[in-house]
Amino acid sequence: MVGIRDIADKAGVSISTVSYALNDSDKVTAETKKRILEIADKLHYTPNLAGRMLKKQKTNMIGMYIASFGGYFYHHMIDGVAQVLRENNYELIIGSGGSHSREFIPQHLVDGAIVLDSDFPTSLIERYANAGNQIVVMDREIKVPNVRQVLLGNQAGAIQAVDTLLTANPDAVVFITGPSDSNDSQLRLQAGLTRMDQCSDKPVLVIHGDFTVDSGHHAADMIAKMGHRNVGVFALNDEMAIGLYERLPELGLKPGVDVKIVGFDNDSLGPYLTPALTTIDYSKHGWGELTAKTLINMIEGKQTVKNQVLKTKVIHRGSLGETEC
Amino acid sequence: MVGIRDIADKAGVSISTVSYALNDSDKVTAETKKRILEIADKLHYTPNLAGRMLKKQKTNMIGMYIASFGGYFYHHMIDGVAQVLRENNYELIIGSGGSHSREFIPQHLVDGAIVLDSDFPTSLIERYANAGNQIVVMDREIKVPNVRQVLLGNQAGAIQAVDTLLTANPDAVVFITGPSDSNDSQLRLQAGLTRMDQCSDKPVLVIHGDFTVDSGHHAADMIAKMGHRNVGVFALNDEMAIGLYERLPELGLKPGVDVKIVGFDNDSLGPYLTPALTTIDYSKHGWGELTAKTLINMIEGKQTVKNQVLKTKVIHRGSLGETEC
DNA sequence: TTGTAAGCGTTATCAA
DNA sequence: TTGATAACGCTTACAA
Repeated sequence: MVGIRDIADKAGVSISTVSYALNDSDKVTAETKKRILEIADKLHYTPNLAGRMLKKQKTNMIGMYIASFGGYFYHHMIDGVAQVLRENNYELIIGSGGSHSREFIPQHLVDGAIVLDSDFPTSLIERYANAGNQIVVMDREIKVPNVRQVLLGNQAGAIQAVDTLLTANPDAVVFITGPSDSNDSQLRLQAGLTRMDQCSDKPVLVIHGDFTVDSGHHAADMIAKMGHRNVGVFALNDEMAIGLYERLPELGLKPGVDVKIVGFDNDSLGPYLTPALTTIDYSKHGWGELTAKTLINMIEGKQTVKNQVLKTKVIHRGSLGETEC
Repeated sequence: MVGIRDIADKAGVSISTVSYALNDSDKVTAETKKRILEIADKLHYTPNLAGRMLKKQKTNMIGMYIASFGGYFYHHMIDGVAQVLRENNYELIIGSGGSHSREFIPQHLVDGAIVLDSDFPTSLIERYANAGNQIVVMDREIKVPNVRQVLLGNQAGAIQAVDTLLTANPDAVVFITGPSDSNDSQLRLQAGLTRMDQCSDKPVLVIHGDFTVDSGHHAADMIAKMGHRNVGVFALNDEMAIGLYERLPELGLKPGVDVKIVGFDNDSLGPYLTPALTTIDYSKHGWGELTAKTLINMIEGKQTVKNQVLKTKVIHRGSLGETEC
């Protein structure tokens, strides 16, 4: 491997001079700098990251921990993270599915971490944070030093969803939940139920799902059994709403007519459904950006806001039938 | 930061003894080993990766370079890669979208690399390989030392697709291609056309697409203009086939009846279409596994096969209408 | 079985 | 403006 020492030999200078030249310091004359850079180029020199990291105690890499790579969802969010990191000269390492690379955090292979993975134990995050590692979480609240959160406005979104659903004036309202250990699901459900309680005396039914298309199918069966003809459904994510669209017609129920539906997440499929799905939207890209910015500020010792919440908004499409706004 | 030295102090031994104990060497007595490990645990010691990497000149990390995180496609493939790596004690670093982390390869931050990204220049791969880095490519052929390829059986798959399509006895055959710079598209198109030439004298039309749903829409328009009533279409990927399904009915053409369709990739949506999409399948997970295995063998100096090709098979569903097999 | 010490490639301090 | 040299945290001959 060609190292800084080889360049020094070839250029007839010391390794420190080479180091200065490579790091564009103004402690060397422009001409020796130029000469050294040329030689480095000729020898196809590339710095050894391990050496640099060891010395500087900084890697300029950040670790991002997600549950899986599945779904359109992560794509945009990660893209937002990656963009901000790139702009600030950080590299992104992604660990998915309980990867062993979590160890990168205490081993100082990353300068900080972003967590969006409910399988990543809170206790572990707290341990790492206590050891001085900077972490931003996107899926829970952790109130210890060195941890910040950038959260989705689940409650506000759920309230928007319920309010929107009620404009369609359904005879009864159904909530289809995510898995019971999902923080998102819990928050949406609770805020939605509270809102129903405040604003309406329509009957409410909660069907337990798990954020998959399949549980949408299952929910459709249950709704058909209810026998109502004018049901309003708040599917706590769009995937389950898609499951409804798939199954309801087989049961003689028309989405948007017999069953009014509002989803959550603004999945890319929504507009393609018939009728197009009304849903709660938020900027996935923006979420990623904000998260990355927060982490960089923490790492670089700048002021950060302790809790940040991402705004949601309603996307009105046809799945509530014809309502006036 | 608590290091090996702190443990040595506390245990009243030298740092080398600690190092041996931590690396489970049999050069230390079981009891001192135990004592040292306990102290390490109590101090919450975690090894500093940079130090180890620097000394060993091995990181046990491998870099994977993909175009983007989008699509169900990558999910399974990456999962296959990740699984094999985990089993062999390697960590996975993923760089997407022309990330700067390509530099990890020459900087020896990764022991090897996997490339599935047509934006990753072949010249760069060759340069890195010449510098001694081990690389496996999944989307092209590169005949230089230190590079191996694990490729999809595009040609065999295309032949299967054409043969299957011809069993439906269409009056004319249409190919919808991917982007012209896609190696996959080129190989599928060429093999498909050659097969048509050999086995049939039906007229053939090539419509240029770009592997997106949108270009499926566009192709549907062109097909409608042809005025045929019994067209066979080989969409070079499933996404474009989905585009056909979306648009054809608007033009008065029924998929599976007026237009027989065969796709490629076995997208998860296929079974949900009406009629379900006949397509060419291959194991995405297996592809990832094979790729990772190949790379590990290269890194560990074991024998490897120069070129490996992944098998494809036809998934018969309803989009060819009623055909006898 | 344990300790001493060299060295991995880089950066940074201090002298020259 | 440059050079000698000591770290950074760890592994590993070699010596004891």
